Amino acid sequence: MPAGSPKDRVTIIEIAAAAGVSKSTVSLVLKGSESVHPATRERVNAAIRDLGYVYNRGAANLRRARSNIVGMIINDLTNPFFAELAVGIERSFQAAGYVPFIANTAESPVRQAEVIKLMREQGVAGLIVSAARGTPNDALDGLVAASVPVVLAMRRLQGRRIPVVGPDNRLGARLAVERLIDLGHRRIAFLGGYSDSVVRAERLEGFRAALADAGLDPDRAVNAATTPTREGGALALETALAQRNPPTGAVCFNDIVAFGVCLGLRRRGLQPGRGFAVIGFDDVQEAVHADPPLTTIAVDVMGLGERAAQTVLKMIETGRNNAEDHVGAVHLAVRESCGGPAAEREEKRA
Amino acid sequence: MPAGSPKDRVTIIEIAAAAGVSKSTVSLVLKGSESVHPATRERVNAAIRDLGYVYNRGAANLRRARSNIVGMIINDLTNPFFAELAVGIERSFQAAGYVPFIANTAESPVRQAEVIKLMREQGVAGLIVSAARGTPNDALDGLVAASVPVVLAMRRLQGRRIPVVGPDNRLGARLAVERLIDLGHRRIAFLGGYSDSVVRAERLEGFRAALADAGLDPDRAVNAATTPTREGGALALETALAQRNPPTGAVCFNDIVAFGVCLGLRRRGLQPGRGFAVIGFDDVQEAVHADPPLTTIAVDVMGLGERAAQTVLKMIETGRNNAEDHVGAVHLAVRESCGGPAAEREEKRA
DNA sequence: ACGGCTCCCTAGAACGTTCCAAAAAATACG
DNA sequence: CGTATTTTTTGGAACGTTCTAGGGAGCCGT
Repeated sequence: MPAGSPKDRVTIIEIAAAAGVSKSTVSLVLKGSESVHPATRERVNAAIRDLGYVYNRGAANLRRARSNIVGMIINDLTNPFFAELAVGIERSFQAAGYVPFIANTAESPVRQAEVIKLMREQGVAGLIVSAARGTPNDALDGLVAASVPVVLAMRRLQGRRIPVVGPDNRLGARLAVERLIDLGHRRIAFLGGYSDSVVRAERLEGFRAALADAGLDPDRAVNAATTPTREGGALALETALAQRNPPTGAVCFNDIVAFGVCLGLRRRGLQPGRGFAVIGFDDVQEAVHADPPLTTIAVDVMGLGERAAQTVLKMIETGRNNAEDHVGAVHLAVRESCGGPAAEREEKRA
Repeated sequence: MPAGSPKDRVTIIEIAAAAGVSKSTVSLVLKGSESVHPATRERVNAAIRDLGYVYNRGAANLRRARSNIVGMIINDLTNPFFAELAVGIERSFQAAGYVPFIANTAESPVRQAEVIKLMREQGVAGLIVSAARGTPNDALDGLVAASVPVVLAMRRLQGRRIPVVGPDNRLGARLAVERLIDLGHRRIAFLGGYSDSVVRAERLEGFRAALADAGLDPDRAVNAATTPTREGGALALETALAQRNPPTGAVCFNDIVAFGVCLGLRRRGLQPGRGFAVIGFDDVQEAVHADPPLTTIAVDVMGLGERAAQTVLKMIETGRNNAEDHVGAVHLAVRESCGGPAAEREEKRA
């Protein structure tokens, strides 16, 4: 007979029989109860080892009416920024003894709805959602009504009291603009990102405010929305340079767009950081290894992920679902794409 | 009273009461049985909608002794190649009505062991594993003994009869070498990748065989193992160029390494594709948008992911766990990093 | 009017755990 | 040694489904 024929999952009852105790005692051992005699404990553990017992969490969850599963719904795992976010979240959950489910929606609200349904059926204890583009504002109402703890990552949902964890988009964009202004730029563009994106709206808001504060007219600044991709970045750059009085620098919707802008510059024989300054947003791992290394707004993705996880965890444990938003700190990571060391060296030489 | 106070999950029994039928009938409706009267079905569905019933898959799985959960264990989600793989796998599972769990091991065998344990406890119906570096060969023996269907993605485990789905690494490396030889290169290096990696060993084997077939001595070729990262690539390049008779081109362990090599070249004022040819491996999405666009061995990751999922699905459905390995087709994607259009144009001009 | 069909529907036992209440065993006390 | 106290163990009901076996209602043919 093959070692593990199909239907022979070992249960707590067989362990009990083997160890000569009741199933209740085995259960006690399993959860490390103090009140079982060491000798008994040892007998039970031996049986568990010998019979190759595997704990059935499904059954346990059913009985206890709460689960150790938490879900994370990510809009695009293929995007390194969100992949890093997911990994940060996962780490916290794992450390807290929960089992994280990761699901990818590929920016499809339909898929997202399916996935949410699946997660509910699975009985998740809590959920972190980085919403797909175009998510209807009521997408999570069912979850909330059932008082399942939910935290939004990065993207806010209008008119809902669901806690959001994300970076300080306005401040980040402001820092970027101020940097460019310090470097002497006066015509600054905002490039890339879907025009209907909430995150983009926030970043754009900071961008315009900073421009206005510096006495520049935000309405004269090029504002080119595109897909938040490399192609999108290259495209946005074309739009910008086609102006009669083209900008000399840009703050980009995110790093990926910024890479695209650099690409576009090089295709035109220009050197990012010389002639045209580019600043990204997010500080993905790749930014430091790009050519040139990308000056960008660092948001500490992993940290945000961990924070989101902590928030959900707290909601689960306290049973309250009224956590506060968390606006993560941002800072400017100065590298070379808008006139760093390399460019200065160059200038000196000239 | 708040709409959804903590402990009020609606069950099949309450639906039954509301619809004036038995719980068995509700169960029948839930699974779309033909043998329930349309009128009854409608009454039940109405109750389901009205009471906001959520199906409890955990309970169902417990009773049926099989689950709709499948796991995928990925060594590094932060690596775009594996992220794409995960997304491809997920898509297939979802389409087949299974709920995929994604877990990331961050290349840690310890973490991997934990995650496998968790997945078993959760009662996964099947598992796809892209093994962490340094995974002991017996890491999956428990799973196999319990006859849980497992498929390995990309990375083989020595001495085990576990089906593997991966690209044709040997052929890929051979194609890369042949291309470089066609372009006139005679001193070709193999750059990057951990020296203990099985995948690297296979690619290296193809590399050496192709060299030998072309009458070149594989032992004279630079073979520099490093981390499979951008830094690693840059480092490997340094090693290669430090030789007394440095190579004029390289096939890289993967695209990320190739990007690093390009970076290193540019730091030295060299232009990838002119003076030094670089070929990557994998064809990640980014390759086409790199500067210069990367010539590489395309492996169709998503396709491999789907294939792996299909294999597991078939094992689950047939109950047999003796599927065959799948060696995916590869082809050379010619772009510009080893003398494409741009370089030729350049040569013409000269 | 009765057996035999269909068609719909249902009771109740599983599934593997947890947890309560309480029994049994061990230990302490006078 | 008997009783009080503490420690350890236990039976059995519950959790929300599925599934087997069968039950009742209506209809048919004779």
